[in-house]
Amino acid sequence: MDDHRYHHGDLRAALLAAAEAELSEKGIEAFSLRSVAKRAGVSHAAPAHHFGDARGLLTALAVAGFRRFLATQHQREAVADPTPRAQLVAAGLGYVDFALAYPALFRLIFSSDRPDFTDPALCQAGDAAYAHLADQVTAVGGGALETAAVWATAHGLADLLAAGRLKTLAALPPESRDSALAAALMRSFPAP
Amino acid sequence: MDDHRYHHGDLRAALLAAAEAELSEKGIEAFSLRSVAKRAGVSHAAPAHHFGDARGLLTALAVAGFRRFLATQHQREAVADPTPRAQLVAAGLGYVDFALAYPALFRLIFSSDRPDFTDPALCQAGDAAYAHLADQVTAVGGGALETAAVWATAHGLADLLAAGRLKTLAALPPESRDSALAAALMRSFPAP
DNA sequence: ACCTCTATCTTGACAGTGTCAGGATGAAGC
DNA sequence: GCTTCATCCTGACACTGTCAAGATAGAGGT
Repeated sequence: MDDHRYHHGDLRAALLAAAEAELSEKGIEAFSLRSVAKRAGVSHAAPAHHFGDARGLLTALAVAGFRRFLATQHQREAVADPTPRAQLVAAGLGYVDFALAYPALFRLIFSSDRPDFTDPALCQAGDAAYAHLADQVTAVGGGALETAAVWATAHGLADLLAAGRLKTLAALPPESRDSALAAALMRSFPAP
Repeated sequence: MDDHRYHHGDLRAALLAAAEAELSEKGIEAFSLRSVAKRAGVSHAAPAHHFGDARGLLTALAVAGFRRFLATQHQREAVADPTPRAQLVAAGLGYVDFALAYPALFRLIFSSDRPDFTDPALCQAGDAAYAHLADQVTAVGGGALETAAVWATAHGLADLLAAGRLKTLAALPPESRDSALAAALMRSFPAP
C-alpha cells in the first residue's frame, strides 16, 4: 500500500487502469500519455519501459478491451435459453451492452487507428471475438455471408447507440429496447 | 493563378480541400492543423481566422462530408428502380459506397468527437441525412423502429467494410457483393 | 557482508502541436 | 490620399510524444 516506492510493484497494471480511466473521461482523441503517467503517479517517461510508446499502451488496452467484449457477451448468454438462436441473439445483445457500458473502449477497438492491429496478441484477441460469433452463426445453420450480416446488424446497432444517434431506441425502457434489438437481430439471419 | 498573393482569394475553400487531403492521408487521429496550413501554403495561424480553431475546421469539413454522403446515396438512387423498396436499398448501397470511397470522412462524421455536433450547420446536415432515410422507410410502410433497424444494418455494413473487417464480403466481385448487401438490407425491413 | 547486474523509474532535452496576442498587408470606400 | 477593416503573418506559450542518460533498488553470486 506504499505508493511512494521507487519501484512501483505492478506499474504495468496500474498504467492500464489509468489509461482506461483517461480514455473514458477524455475520449480517444484527447488521450494523453503524460496524463496517464500523471494519474498513475509516475514520471512521464515511465510508460515507455512497459509499453514502448503510446501505441503500445493502446494496443495492450485494446487486447484487454476485446477480452471484456467477449465477457460481456458471455454474461448475456449465461442467462439466455440454451438454444442456438437464443444464444446468438444474446451475443448480439451483449455486443450492444459492451458498446453502451464502455463506449471509449468500443471506439478504441472498432474505430481507431491508434492500436497496432498487426500485433499478435491483438490479432488473436480480435480473432477470438470473431470466431465466437462465427461459431454461433454456424450453430443456426449460417455461413460466412450470414455471419457478416449478423455482425453488421449487431455492430450497427451498437455503434449508433453508443454514439447517441438512435434516440428513438435509446429512449425505450430496457425490456422493450432489448426486444426491439432482438427482433432486428433475428431478422438478420434466416428463419429456422 | 498567382499563389503568392498576400490575400489568398478563397483560402477558406483551399483550407477545406487541404484538410480533407490531410485527413484521408494521415487519418483523423494524426490530423494536424499546422500540416493543413502548410499544405495550403499559408502560415500556421491562418486557419484560425476562417474557422476559429481546429474543431471549427473539422466541423465545417463534417458538414461538407454529410452533403457528399447524401450525394453518394442519390447517385445510387438515380440508377435504381423508382419503387420505394428499390430506392431504399439503393440508399443503403450508397451509404456503403460513401464509407468505402471516403473512409476518413466517414469516420469523422460517425466515429469522432472532434467536430462540434451542437453546431447548427452540422446539426442541420446530419438531420437532413437522417430525414432522407426516414422518408424512404416511411415510403415502404415502416416507422421509427424500422428506420433504426435499416439504419443500423446499413451503418454496420459500411463501418465494418470501411475498417476492413469484413474480408469475406470485401473479397466478392462488385456485383455479387452488392447483391449480398442488398439482401442484408432487404431483410432489415418488413416484407411488403 | 559486499559487490555486481539488471530491471525499473526519473530527469532533461528536442521537435511538433493548438492557441493566443500583436503586428503587417492590401483591398475597398470615402 | 486617407481611413478602415478583413485577411494573413510572426512570435510566444504550454502541452505532447519520444529519446538519451542517469538514478535507484532489488536479486543473485562470491
